[in-house]
Amino acid sequence: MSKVATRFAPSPTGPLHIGGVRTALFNWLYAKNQKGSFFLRIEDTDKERSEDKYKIQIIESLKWIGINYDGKEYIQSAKINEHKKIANQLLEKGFAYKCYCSDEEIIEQKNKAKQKKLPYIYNRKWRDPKNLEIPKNIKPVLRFKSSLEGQSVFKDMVQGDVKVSNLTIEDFIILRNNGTPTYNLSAVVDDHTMGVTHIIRGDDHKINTFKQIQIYLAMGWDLPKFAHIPLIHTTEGKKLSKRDKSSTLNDYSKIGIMPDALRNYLLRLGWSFEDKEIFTLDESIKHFNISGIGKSPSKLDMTRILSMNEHYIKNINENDLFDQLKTYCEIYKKKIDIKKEETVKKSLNFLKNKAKTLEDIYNNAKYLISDELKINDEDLKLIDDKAKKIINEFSKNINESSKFTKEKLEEILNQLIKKHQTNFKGVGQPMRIALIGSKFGPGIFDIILSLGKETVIKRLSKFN
RNA sequence: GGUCCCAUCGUCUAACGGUUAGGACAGGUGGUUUUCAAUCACCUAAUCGGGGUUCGAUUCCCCGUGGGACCGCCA
Repeated sequence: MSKVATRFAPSPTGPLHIGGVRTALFNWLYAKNQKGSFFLRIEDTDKERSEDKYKIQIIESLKWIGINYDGKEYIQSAKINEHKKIANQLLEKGFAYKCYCSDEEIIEQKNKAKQKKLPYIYNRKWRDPKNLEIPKNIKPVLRFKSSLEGQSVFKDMVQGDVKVSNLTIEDFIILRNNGTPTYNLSAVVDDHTMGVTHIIRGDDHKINTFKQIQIYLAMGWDLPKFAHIPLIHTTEGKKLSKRDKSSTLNDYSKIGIMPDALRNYLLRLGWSFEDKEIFTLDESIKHFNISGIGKSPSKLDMTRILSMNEHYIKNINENDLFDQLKTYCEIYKKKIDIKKEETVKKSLNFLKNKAKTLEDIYNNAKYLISDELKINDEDLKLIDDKAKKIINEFSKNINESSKFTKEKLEEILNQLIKKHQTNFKGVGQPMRIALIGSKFGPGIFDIILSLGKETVIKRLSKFN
């Protein structure tokens, strides 16, 4: 048996979205699982709409989530001559023909079909040009001669047998009137020359498979195996499109979703392995199989992405977490001062307990990262005269104390609570506001300890 | 409209003819707690409808219903 080869073949006509990333992931995982190869092919034969920036975005996205392809990315437009060559061979062998229909003729056919409420299908006028006169002013397109009888069946690795009557497959165009090849031709030629053995792609390509198989057959090439995975739907239940909000990887990375978490989420969206939810990279390679792919489309669920991310935040090692946080802050927030790196890293053990995203950690850590506190008026009111008195006393006590430990702080605080006949909240809340500028945040002892004696005294001194 | 595909808790899914229909996320209740959380324990919640086949259907078949995809000289 030949070595497995898969590919991901996006067109750079818009930003790559999360559905495409999942397709890439499945292809990659399958190749890795089978110890085969995985290729990236940029399908840029539509010159009008392809843009370099999207090509870059695709490559960057795959890199971010950890999908690496074998060799260099394969640029489809560079192979146009090969595609043309095959088109001409098909013509010579009688599997294709020139069609001289004018735009007007085609439009008319479409309108008629609409009126009769019939599906439009090219009327195959030039399939048999015997009695037709070739118009001089029209450049022909090349159409594939689809078979007219019987039905086509292919065994889909996800959906099982998929059948269609051949009459419904039209004589599709393989060469435009400007001589350039179209998708179905290019894709087949490339897949064949690249040695692709398994085509795993979105369900929206299922119909194309029938056209593509005919080209393989006409050329006498070995058929690859096909697996059409159900599409990812929006919360509204529609196909995810490039225009949807929160659909590119950047939409997730900017709110502090980590690549591993998203990878794990995407893996479990439409695929399962027993009751297992969490997969390390190695585990996902080890367990991935096509039989675990479900048949029905699945909806994107942000809460679940967040909870997956939360899981990773709490379970990966803190050095790794810190590195990711550092990069995140640099790109999307404010660079963490190198002098503060150690403090933030050491505080991660409690900062992360309150976070679903890296952004949450950043917000929790703001009081450590930044020296200026913004306190809103309402919170400021909570630091009343009595609170100020306690705060000052606390400040004095810790200054005089030789120890600066949780136990000692607790002792001091408890004495003050007793002395001023208040409760923990009465002391803790104003103090938290004074130290971090918010009612909400980490535990008060964590705050004090992470800030250090000097900074604590300095910040409290503003409330003399 | 035509063709094709799909259908289990709100969501992601497990159960490849026999289970009290399982897990996870979300939701709820209670414990713990120093705010927000976190955490622990427990709970709620599903086989789209109708016919078959079978001793027995979530599972197989048919018909409805619902949802989706495709119907470009885009990919």
